[in-house]
Amino acid sequence: MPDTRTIRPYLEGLVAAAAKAAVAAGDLPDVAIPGAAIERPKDPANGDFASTLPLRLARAAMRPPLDIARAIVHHLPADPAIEPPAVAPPGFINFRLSQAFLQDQVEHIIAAGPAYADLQLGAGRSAQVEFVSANPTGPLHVGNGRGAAIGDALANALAAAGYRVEREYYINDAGTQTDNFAETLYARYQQLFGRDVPLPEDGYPGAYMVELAEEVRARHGDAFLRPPGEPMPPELGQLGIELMVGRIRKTLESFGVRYDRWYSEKSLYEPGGAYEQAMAILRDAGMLVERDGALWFASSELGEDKDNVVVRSDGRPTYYASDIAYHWDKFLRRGFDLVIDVWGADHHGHVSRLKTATKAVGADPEALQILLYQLVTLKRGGEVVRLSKRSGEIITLDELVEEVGADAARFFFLLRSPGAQMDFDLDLAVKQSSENPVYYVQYAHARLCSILERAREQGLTPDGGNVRLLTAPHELALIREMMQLADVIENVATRFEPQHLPHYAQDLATAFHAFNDAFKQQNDPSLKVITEDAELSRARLRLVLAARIALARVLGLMGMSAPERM
RNA sequence: GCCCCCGUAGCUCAGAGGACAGAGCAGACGCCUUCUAAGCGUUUGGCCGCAGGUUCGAAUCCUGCCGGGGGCGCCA
Repeated sequence: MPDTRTIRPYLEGLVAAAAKAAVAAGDLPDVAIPGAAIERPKDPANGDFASTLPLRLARAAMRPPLDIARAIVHHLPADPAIEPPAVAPPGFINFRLSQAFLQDQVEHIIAAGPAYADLQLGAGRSAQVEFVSANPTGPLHVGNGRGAAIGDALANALAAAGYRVEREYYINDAGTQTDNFAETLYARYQQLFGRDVPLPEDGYPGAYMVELAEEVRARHGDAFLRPPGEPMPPELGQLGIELMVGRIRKTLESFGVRYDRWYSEKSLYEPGGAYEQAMAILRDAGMLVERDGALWFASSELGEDKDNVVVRSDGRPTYYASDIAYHWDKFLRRGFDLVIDVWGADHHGHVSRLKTATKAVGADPEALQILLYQLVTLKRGGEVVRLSKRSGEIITLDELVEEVGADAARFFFLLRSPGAQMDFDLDLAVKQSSENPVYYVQYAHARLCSILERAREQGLTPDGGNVRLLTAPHELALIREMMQLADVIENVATRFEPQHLPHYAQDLATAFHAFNDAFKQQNDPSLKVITEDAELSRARLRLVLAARIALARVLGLMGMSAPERM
């Protein structure tokens, strides 16, 4: 018997075989049979699955689609997983899953447990998700939170889909911004010792730089102080970056994100490292040209609008050089089969040239997926909260987490498709009411747990429950909803659309609430999970257990907690 | 000027070339002697920005236009 994950290809197989049988029997003209095209009807009245094959065959077969549908159905064998299929205009074949099949899914889910809806799409291939990767020159802000939520959920979904996943944070610890950061830190540090020195022009005016300088002084006293006018000690910049990265790491941990690796940009430039190797490849291919004293990557020859500088005329490499070396490292040295970069939309101009460079160093540009997410606008009391990085007045991710909690923040970040600009309503996120979908979903999980707990108090457990007793409409509807999780994971992992997770979580919670409150609506106590009938109770407890597994799974994929009581 | 994203209900937004376009919130009307009312039920609300095209079939794909946002540095 097929299960949740395999039912769709199973039906495709049935339909394709029936179509071929119809051709063999002379009921259909001899035409090529494309994929059986099984989809889910929007309206449940049309069944659980539908094939549009007759519509697709109509032209080639030169027959009305309805006739084709009838011919195919005529050759479909009876199958225990489905009820007899129905033909519907203009040419659909509609399938309804059998009650027994639905009931069996409860056992399937319980047996799978926390691994429920795991897929084999990745087939053990490796995937790397690199996300946030904000410059360690300041605290993470709210926009970084969106990237964190998206990247982490995507990584979770890819892991569920059968990839070996690594999460990575790329630390920009080389380059101009780092120098500005170090100069600012040294200025603040000197100020602590009473020197009247100005901040550098392109420095970082935020108050956190003062804190950082104080931290350095508390730990190391005046060890980094140099006579006035002398250059700063380079170790101070290094230390500052380390302290800042430590803070970022802590912020992300409080957001529920843990990385497998923190990758240093600086390490690209070690002797014999990624930078040298990647540049050697480009040089050997004749793709590097010198002009105006700088070294350019001749990307225009590969279809880009223009060439781009990789080494400035003063000899320092650009971020683009770093990116090329970094992606050479990802693909050619570490050998990831799939690389996903999650970037803010303000970086969109780099997508094309990075893909071009990736191809030039010998990687498959198709294996590089760059997911762009649009800006976040904060709203409070219906008013837009203005952000200004220049003045240092930003709302940090720490502040957001403190105000609304990591769960709510992640849920709202995931709710919108990455490509859509989003408003983040601070008032709504923190509201503990029916207006807030975060609590709606978590509340469903808490009630599932509480039902199991109540039953246990009365000596009832799901053990030994017979799922064949699950026949009520709301019970079967809940099972149908639980079955969708595999599709959702596939969608997220193949299309890189994490917004399906929170939407599905809401649908699943709704199905549970409808099931759970059916007895009130119909004023029938026998519809409760825990009833006079112990056998029926045990069967429903199995359904509750399965629902808890499914809901906990989707909450986990979103990086949210699954509270047992609220 | 060129490039990217968005335009769907009053608001915030889902929508996988298929059937009558959905959800939440807001609005209206019901349901607490309850396995947690952070819940449930009923209901109001749509030229899917506009105009063409492709297709048996378009909110979805293509072209053009309009509107909103972002980007086009030897910054990252």
